[in-house]
Amino acid sequence: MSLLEQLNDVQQDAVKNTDGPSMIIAGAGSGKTRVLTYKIAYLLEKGVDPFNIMALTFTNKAAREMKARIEQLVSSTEARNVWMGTFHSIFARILRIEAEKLGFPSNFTIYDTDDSKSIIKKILKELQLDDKIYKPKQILGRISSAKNNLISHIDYNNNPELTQVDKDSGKGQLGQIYTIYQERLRKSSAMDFDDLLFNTNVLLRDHPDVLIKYQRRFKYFLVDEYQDTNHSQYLIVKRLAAQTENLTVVGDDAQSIYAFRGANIQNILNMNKDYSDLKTFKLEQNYRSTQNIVGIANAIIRNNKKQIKKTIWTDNQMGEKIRLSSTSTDNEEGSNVARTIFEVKHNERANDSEFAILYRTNAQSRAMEESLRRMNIRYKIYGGLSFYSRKEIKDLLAYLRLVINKNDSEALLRVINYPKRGIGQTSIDKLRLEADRLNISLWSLIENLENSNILAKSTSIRIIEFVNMIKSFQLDLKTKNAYDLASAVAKGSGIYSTMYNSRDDDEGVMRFENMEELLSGIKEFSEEESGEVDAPEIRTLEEFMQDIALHTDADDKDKDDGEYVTLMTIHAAKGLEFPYVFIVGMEENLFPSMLALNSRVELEEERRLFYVALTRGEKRVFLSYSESRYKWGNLQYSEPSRFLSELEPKFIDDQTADLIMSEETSKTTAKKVNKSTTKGKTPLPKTKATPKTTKSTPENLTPINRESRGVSDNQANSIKVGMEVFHDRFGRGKVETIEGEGKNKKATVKFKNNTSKVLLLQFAKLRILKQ
DNA sequence: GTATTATCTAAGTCT
DNA sequence: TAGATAATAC
Repeated sequence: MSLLEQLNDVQQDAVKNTDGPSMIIAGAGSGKTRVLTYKIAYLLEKGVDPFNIMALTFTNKAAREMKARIEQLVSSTEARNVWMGTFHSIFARILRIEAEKLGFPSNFTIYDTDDSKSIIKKILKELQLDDKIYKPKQILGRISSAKNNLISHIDYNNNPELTQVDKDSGKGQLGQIYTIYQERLRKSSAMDFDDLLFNTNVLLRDHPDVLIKYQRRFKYFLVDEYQDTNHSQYLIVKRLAAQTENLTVVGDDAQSIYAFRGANIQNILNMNKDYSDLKTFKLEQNYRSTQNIVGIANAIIRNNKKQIKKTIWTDNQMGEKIRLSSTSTDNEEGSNVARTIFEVKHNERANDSEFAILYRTNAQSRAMEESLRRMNIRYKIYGGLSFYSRKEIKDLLAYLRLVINKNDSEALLRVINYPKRGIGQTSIDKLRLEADRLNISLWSLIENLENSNILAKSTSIRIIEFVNMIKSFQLDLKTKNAYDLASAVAKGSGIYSTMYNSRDDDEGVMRFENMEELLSGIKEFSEEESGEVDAPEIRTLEEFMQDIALHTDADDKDKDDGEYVTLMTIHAAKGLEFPYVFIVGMEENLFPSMLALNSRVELEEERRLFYVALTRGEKRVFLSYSESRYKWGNLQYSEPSRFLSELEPKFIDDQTADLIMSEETSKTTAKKVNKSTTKGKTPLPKTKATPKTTKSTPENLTPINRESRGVSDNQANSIKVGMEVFHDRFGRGKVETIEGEGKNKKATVKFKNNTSKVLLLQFAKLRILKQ
C-alpha cells in the first residue's frame, strides 16, 4: 500500500495496528503527527466510515491541517466527516446536542477566564471577604483543579481533607465560594472551560443511553498529546472507548508541560494497567533537527529523574552548534536577536517565516517587538492579549452573547450601561440584590420591571428600553444571518457610533478598526459554505458564537500566510517547528520561573519546557540571556539560567561557550542590587542603571563574534586560588575559591567592580595574569 | 449618575 | 509601565 511506503518501520507498525488499544511514545520530531494522519488515512482506505472516527488534537488548527492532509492522502473529501478537534470544542459540540439532559439550554454560553474571575470577585464582595487573602486567581485555580479531578462543589464541601487545607490556609469559605460560583454559572446558563469536560463526564456517567449512543457512533479514537490530558479528559476517553477499545494515544512524557492545569502524566504511565493488551510503539528517530540540536536536548532532559527511557537519535547532519549570547539589558537582547536574524537571513538566504523567537512569559515579547520593528523585520505575536480579549471586542461580543442567551448575566452587566444610558452602579447593585433574593436571573428580573418599584421610575424606563432593544434583536436570531444581525446589534445598541466617534487618537482608531475586523470576520463566516451539501440555510449568529470562547489566535486561519517572524511562548510553540529558533530570557527566576523553584516536580516541568523549546529547532538554535531586565517598570538584575550550565559543551559554539556560568553567583551583589531598585523609593535613573545601553549600534551589542582568547582545557586545571585572571566579559579578577572536579570544577572570582561570579572553568576562558 | 484624578498592583504557562 | 479600581468633584 502506497500510504505505508512513506513511513519507517515502527511508524508503519503503529499505523497498521488499527484495532485494540495502542500507545505511541513519540519523541520530539519523530513524526508523531504524521503517524496520526496516516493512521486515519489508513483507516479510511480500509473502509472505515469517517463518521466512526474521533480524533482529539491539541489545537483546532492542528485538526484543520490534519484534515487537509488526510484529504490529500486518500484523495477524497470524506475526511471532513471525521470528528476532529480539541477536547473542549468536540465536547462542547456534544454538550450542545445533549444539553437538556443536564438541564442546560443548547445555547449555553462558554465563560472564559475573565468571566469567571469577575463572578468570583462579585461573590467575594457579597461575602465580604478580603481579596488579598482570597485571591481570585488562586480560588479559580483551586476550583479548576477540583473540576479536573471530577470533584463537584458538593463533593468538595463534603471532603474533610480539602476543606481542611482551605481552613489551614485561612480560606475556610472556599468551598462555599465554589458552590455559589456554580449556582451563578447555572443561573446564567453558562459553563466555564472545565465544566465542558466535567459536564461531559456527568453526561456519560448518568445517562447510559447517551453513552451508548456515542459508543455506537464512534468506533475509533485517536488522542494526540496524551501526556497533557487531565483526569477528566482521561475518563471521557476511557468511557467512550470502552466498547471497542480501539484507542490510539500518542504522546511524549518528556514534553509534558501542562501539569499546572491538571495534566496528569500518569495517564500515559498507567496505560498498560488500564489496557492489558496494550501495544506500545516507540518512535525514537528524529527527522526534524540536526545532531547538535538533538544532542543538546537529550543532554538537558537527562537531568530529569522521572521519565520513560528512550533514546532519541537522528540521521540528519551535524549542523551548526548552538550559539549563546548575553547582553546587559533586555532591549539589547532584542536588538541582538533582530540583528542576528537579519544576518542569518542574508547569509543563509532564509525567509522571515523560518524564524521563531520563543520566550517563557508573554511580557517578554515587547523588547523583541521594538527591535524587530526598528530593523524592519515583519513579525507576528501569538498569544498575549489576543484579539478576542480586547475590550472593544468583548463589548460587542457581550451584546451578541446576551442576544443569544438572555440569562448570560456577565454579558448583561457588561453592556447594560455601555454605551452610557444612565443606569448607574447603584441601580445595578439593587437589581443584583433583588435578583439574588428572588433566586432568578438578572434578565428575568428586568424583563418584568414594570411590576416592581425597587428603582426610580426614570431608571426603570431606561432599563425597559434596553430590554426591548435586546428583545428586538432576539426576534431576528433565526431569520437573519450572522452578519446582518451582528451589524444590526452594533448599530442599534449605539456601540458602533460610540466607537466611530472615539477615533480622535490612535487608540480610538485601533478600537474602531478592531470592531470592524470582528464584523468582517462575521461577514466572512456568514458567506462561507456551511459544508453541508446543498444546504440553502443561512448561517446564524448562534452558530458563529458557538465556540468563539474556545478560539485562540494560534487557531487563526493563516489568512495572510505572508512572511513574518513568529513570536510566542514556549507553551504555544508546542507541536510546531522552525528552521531557526531563538530562545530568549535564559535567566534564573524567569526560566526556570521563580515560582517553580520550590519543588523538584515543578522544576522538572520547566526543564521539559526547555526541552520542548530546543526541539522546535530544525537547523539552528540560539540561546540568550540578559544581565538586567525591566520588571514592573523596575530594572532587575538577573543571573544566567541554571539550565545553561546543564548544556553539554560539545554542542555549543566555542566562541560563545564562555558565557555559561553555574547558577551560583555573588550573593552580595544580588542583595545590593535589590536594595537599590526595590527598597529605595527612588529607583536608579535609567541612564545610570544601564550604563552599557547603547542605541542598537551593532558593534557593541554582543560578544557572539568575539575572538576567543581562552585557555585550553588543561590550563583550566592549572587555575589556583589567589591567581589573578582575566575574563573576556568581566575583566580582571582574583580567584577566591575553587570547588568541584572535572566538568563541574568551578571558581569563585572576584572582579574589579567588586562583583564575584562563580564560573565553570570548562567554559569560562580565563587567562592567567599572575600566578 | 458621570467624569476626572489618585492610588494601587500586577506578569506564569492556557483551553 | 499600564490597566484597574477607588476617591473626589461636578
